[in-house]
Parts: sequence; structure tokens; C-alpha cells
Amino acid sequence: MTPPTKGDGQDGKSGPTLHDVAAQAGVSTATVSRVLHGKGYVSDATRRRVEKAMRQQGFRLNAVASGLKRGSTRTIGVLLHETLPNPFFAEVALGVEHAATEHGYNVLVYNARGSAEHERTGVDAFLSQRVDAIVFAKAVDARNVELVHRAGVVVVEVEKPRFRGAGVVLVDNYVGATAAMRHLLELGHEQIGYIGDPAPTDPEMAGTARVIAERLAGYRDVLEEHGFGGDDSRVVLGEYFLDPGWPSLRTGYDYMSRLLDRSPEVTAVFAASDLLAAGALQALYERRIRVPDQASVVGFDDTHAQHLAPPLTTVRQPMFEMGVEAAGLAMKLEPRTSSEVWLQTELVVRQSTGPPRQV
Amino acid sequence: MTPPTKGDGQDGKSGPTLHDVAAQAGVSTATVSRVLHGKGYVSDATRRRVEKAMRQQGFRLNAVASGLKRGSTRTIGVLLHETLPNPFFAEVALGVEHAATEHGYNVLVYNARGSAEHERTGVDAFLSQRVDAIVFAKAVDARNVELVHRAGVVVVEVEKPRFRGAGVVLVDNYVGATAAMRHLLELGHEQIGYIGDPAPTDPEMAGTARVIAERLAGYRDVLEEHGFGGDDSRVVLGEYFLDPGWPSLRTGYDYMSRLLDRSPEVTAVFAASDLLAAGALQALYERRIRVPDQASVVGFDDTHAQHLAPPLTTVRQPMFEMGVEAAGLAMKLEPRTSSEVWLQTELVVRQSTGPPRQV
DNA sequence: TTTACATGTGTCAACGTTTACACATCGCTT
DNA sequence: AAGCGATGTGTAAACGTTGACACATGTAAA
Repeated sequence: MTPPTKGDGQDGKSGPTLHDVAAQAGVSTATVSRVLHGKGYVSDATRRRVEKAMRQQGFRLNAVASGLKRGSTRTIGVLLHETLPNPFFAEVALGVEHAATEHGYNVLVYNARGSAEHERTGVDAFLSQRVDAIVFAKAVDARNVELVHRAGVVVVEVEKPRFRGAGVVLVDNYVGATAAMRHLLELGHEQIGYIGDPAPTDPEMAGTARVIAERLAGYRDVLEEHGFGGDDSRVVLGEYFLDPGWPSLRTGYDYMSRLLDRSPEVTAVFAASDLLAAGALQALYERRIRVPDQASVVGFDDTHAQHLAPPLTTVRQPMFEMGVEAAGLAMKLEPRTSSEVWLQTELVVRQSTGPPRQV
Repeated sequence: MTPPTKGDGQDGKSGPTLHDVAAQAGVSTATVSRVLHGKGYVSDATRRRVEKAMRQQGFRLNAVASGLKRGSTRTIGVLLHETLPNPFFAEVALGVEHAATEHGYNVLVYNARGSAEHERTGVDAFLSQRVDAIVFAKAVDARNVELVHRAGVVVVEVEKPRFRGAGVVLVDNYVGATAAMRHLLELGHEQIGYIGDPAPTDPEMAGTARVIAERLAGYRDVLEEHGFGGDDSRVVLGEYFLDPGWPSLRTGYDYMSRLLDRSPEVTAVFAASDLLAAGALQALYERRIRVPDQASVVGFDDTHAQHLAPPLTTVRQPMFEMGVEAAGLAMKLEPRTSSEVWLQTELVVRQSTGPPRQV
């Protein structure tokens, strides 16, 4: 009647199958499947017998077989751009994991390590695994995204601008940057420096360029608004593309040192990231410039802010939520469908900002 | 000859199958499979024809079907204990991912969020997915580990002591702690404080207890060695089990404040983690005690050390390597086999330690 | 010339689930 | 009394891949 069973639920390896529980319950596998998924008609008596058999044998549905048959694996692949030393990606991945498992989805991760070839390998692996969707956080090479798109698999991009048929999760960096600047101006600062990274010219990096440009634009526009515009002499932009170890802490330290040498009159600095701000704090500490008494510092992203001394005022970027939203799109969207989710930043005032020093 | 094909490699959805390329190459699926895996005899001419057909159709092996047939998915599940705010788990997960993908394995992640029930759900999901191995970093509930073990799936535990048939990755906290203490004594410190967490008494948390005990033992033993032993008055252990938000930065700040109030004579502190050290640094900054001029601080784990001002001297814990080793065991071990890997810590001297202040 | 073994390829039955379809009953309505 | 829909269950064919097995050759040793 039923094929010979080998996993009888006792030895442990490879577990009992639908056939095994069907046999014990004296029904067909179809009925067991119906019980399992609660669809179709099943009498109460049968249902109970099947459920008992499942319990006794410790039956666990083989998701691999199920996935093959149904053509869907309920799995999301997360492709990380790179992870160290920035917690951004880990945080996003966690958000995806959270939302996905909440809905019974599985999450595969792959770290592209910043290289297009690695990313390609990851895409291949994910497509091979027949994931339902791939979340790029953030994509290295647009061609890899294109590839997924062509394969008819849902694409979700984090922090990368519009792509024909994909879900996109974006955060408004401009508003956050203006909030930070307004905060400094309200405290009475007028000589405010900016340290950040230069916008890459490579069109491949358009997403990164957008983020960088928005933060700097916030700085410039608010100064302008208050009549301090048109002067970029207090802006220090590095040249990280020449620097193999970028982004490094050292970078923030260097930028800040350069700013202090060049414009000793500044009473506050706006750093384009917490990592940069952390480096800036180190430079200030070394020069015995006390924060916030003698200089105020604002960061961006809230990755390290809490841990620093003093705790850093920063613009929080909702990384975890970005992951959650990305997973939401991944689970909801049809292949080759577009959708955009915008998330807001939030100014978190801590102890690195205060009124300017009395000169 | 061959079944009707539906995915012809053009429409994108669901892709071409072995049958499709077999048809185009004029061979059987068995031959295509042989070419794919490079096993068995295939003539050069046939191989070339098959490879051409695969390339033209953009064939990608369906890992789901393959996994079902072969009974192995080449997938490792990583079960995280929890992730925020400690980068430890993310780092270990990354190490696993790195080593795994290097060998063509896939990595599923699940975050137990510190709860045994969530962990159980994760284990169920992983077993359903028929992962080849599960890495617990670190396990919440031993019964969940037991469950995996009984299912005949390879178990690897990170930082949790012996379990019958499992791979275990451990790091020697004791040696690291003694290195840190010796460093302080060599600089001339004699009044050294210790801030850390109390060892949990719950047998479920034996792994955590071991780690905590080893670090404290290192502190005590080295002091003893140098004739300053038997005095625990400079040891501040919290009571985090009462604190819902543990572990928090606030904790380090509080412990340090308590230590300074109670034993103002201390010239150096050994903190049981970087997070605690970061909090300590905040307390010192607030009191305008300059590091390292007036007080030295040593951390443990190197999670935050680099970012702090001043950069923290700490005992580096090889988290990434722990993940790599865990993946190695996961891929190598037979089910229900034991194996232990010990990793060493390393003292990293930065700028938070120096000779004691002249009183 | 037989024998044996290496080489090359096809057939077909799995792997464990899902689901369309068929076939029963049962209780009602006309 | 026939007909109908709702209910309950089984049969069997997929899903795409793998691998044991069978069956060819060809070539070299006996």
C-alpha cells in the first residue's frame, strides 16, 4: 500500500515522511497533507488520528520537497555589500530576519565583501536556491541586480535609487542633516565645520553619491538660510577612494585634524557619519579640547553614538526598520514590480552638543 | 523523448531545466548531470555541446531538487542568541558565512532574541529546511540543542561548554585576562579595580558563567601572584539579572561610578567587556579624569575599543575566527561527533593605558 | 580470437510533497 | 425518486535532479 518506510521516527536521521504518518493513521498521504495545511475537507476523527500519528513520530515537513513541488521556498536572500567595520549592514540584515521569520520565511545571507564578483557568486547561489526574493543592502554592481530582475525574482534595494521593477527602501538624509544643523544654530553656533566623504563620480555608486550629497546639501542649505552661506572653507572632504582601508576611523581623525588646523575658529562640527564623528572625538581628545564645552560634535546614523564619551548627539538612521521594510516588500511584491518606501531620520540629542565656547 | 519543456530560458521565470539543455544538446539528462558534476565518463565533444547549451540557456542547477534527491542541502543554519547591542553575534555569524560560502555552502540565520521559544521555532525551521548543521551562537536552552542532536544533525556550539556529541568552539578567557592584568602591573599599577557582571547561577547559563568566572579569575590570580591578592574590595559586580535592559552601556557607567566612589585610590580598571569599558570611559570623562594620564582602562573583546576616545587597550576576542572555526566543524563533522577548538585572545595595547598618576 | 576492462551514454526509479481528478457518501431539495 | 451540492478520501502524476544499472562500443591483454 505505502512504499517501504525507512525513517520511522526513532533513529533520528532523516525523519519520518508523510508516508510514515499516513501509514500509521491508515490514510493516504493526500489526507495527511490536507491536515497539515488545513485545506480541503477532513473529518474530525481522521484529523485527530493523523495529528496523533504526527506527534508520535515527531513528523516535520520536508521543506525541500515541499519547495520543489510548490515552486516557492519562502526564503529571502540578503546580499550584504560588506559588513566591517560598519554595523549598518548587520543591522539591516537583522531587520530583514526579524520581519521574515515573523511570517514564516527563511533568510539566507551572503556577504559580497564589496566586490562585484563575490556579489555575482552570491546572486548565483541565491537563484540556485530558488529564493523568492533578494534584498540588496546595498548593491555593488547594477548588473547583478539586473540579473535577478531578469530571472523573474523579486528585487528589493536598500539605499539605492530607482531601478525599473524593484522595491526600494530609502531614507531621507536631507531632512536629517538639516535637523542636525538647525540644532547647532539654535545653540548659537555660527562657525560650523563639516567633515565627510567626497561623492563618488562612478555612476555605479549613484546610491552612495546620493546619500553623501544629501547630507552635505543639508549642511549648506541651512547655513545659507541663516545667512552664513556660500562659504565652503570649513568643509573637509577626504579622498577615500585612494585609501585602501576606507572607511576607517583614522579617516575621521585625519579629517578633524585637518579642519582644526585650517579653521581653528570652528565651535562645532557636523560629521557625515558616527564613525567619522568617533574619529573626530579622538582628535579632539588628543588636543584636549573638551566636548561640548569647547566644541560641539554631531554625528550621523547612530551606529556608535551611545558608546562614545561623551555620548554623541546624532541623526538616527532607522537601519533595523529599513530591514523590516525591505522584508515586507520582499514578501509582498510581485516580480518586476516597483514600490518605494521612505523612512525618516530622527535627531537624537545627547551630550556632545552645547552652546559655543566663549572666546 | 524528453518531457515537454516550459522554461526555455527566455521568459526568465523558473528557468531552464536539465531536460531543456539535454534536449538542445541531444543527450540525456544523465549526461548533462555528469558534465555538471564532472564525474563519470563524458567525451570531449559531448561535454562541449552540453556546456554550450547550458551557456545559451542560462541554465542554473535547481538546488532544491538537487538537495531533495541527494538528501543534503549544503546549508548551515546559524542560530543567534540575540544580537543587540552586542556585535559579538553578528561577527560570529559573519565568520560562519565567510567560511561557508568559501566552500559553496549556504547560510541561514535565525535570531532567537534571547528566548527559548523563539530558539525552538528557529530549530524547527532549520530542521524543516534540512540544514546539514546548526551552529548555536550561543544556545539559549540546552533542550533545543538536544533536539537537533537527536535529529541526527550536526551541532556546533560557540562558547558553551561540553555537550556530548557536538563540535565546540571556545576561547580561553583566562589567559587573556591575565595578560591584561600583567600589562597593568608592568606599567606600575597596584590599585587596580575590576568591573564586571556577576556569574549567573542558573545551570542553563553555564557557558556564560564560565566566561565571566575566567575573566575574574585572571584578575584575582595575577594580583595574588604579585602579592596583592585576597582583596576583593575593588571588585564591582552588578546585578544585571534584575535589570531588564542588560547589558547596557549605562551598566558600565554605573559600575565605574560606584568603583570611583568606593575606591578613589584606584589608578587602573579592568573591565570585563568593551561595552562596560565604554561606560566606564563616559563616567571618567564626566568626572574629568583624564585617560590614561590619571587612570588607565583595559577592556575585553575588542568590539568597541578602536572607536573610543582614547582608543582602548583591550583583550581581543577572535569573534570572526570563532565563526570560521564553527563553520569548519559544521562542514567537517559527522553527526553526533565531538570536537573541540580552542582559540586564543590577544592583548591589544592602544592609548587608554599608561603609567599610574603620581599622587 | 576470446576476454576483460576502460570509456561513453541512455533508462528509469527514486527523493517527499502537492494537487488535480475521480470516486464515494450523505442529506436535501424538487 | 431522481438530482444536486457538500463532504470526505484515495490515486497518481508531477516538481528537477541524481545515480544505479544496463548497454553499448573500443582497445589491449591473454
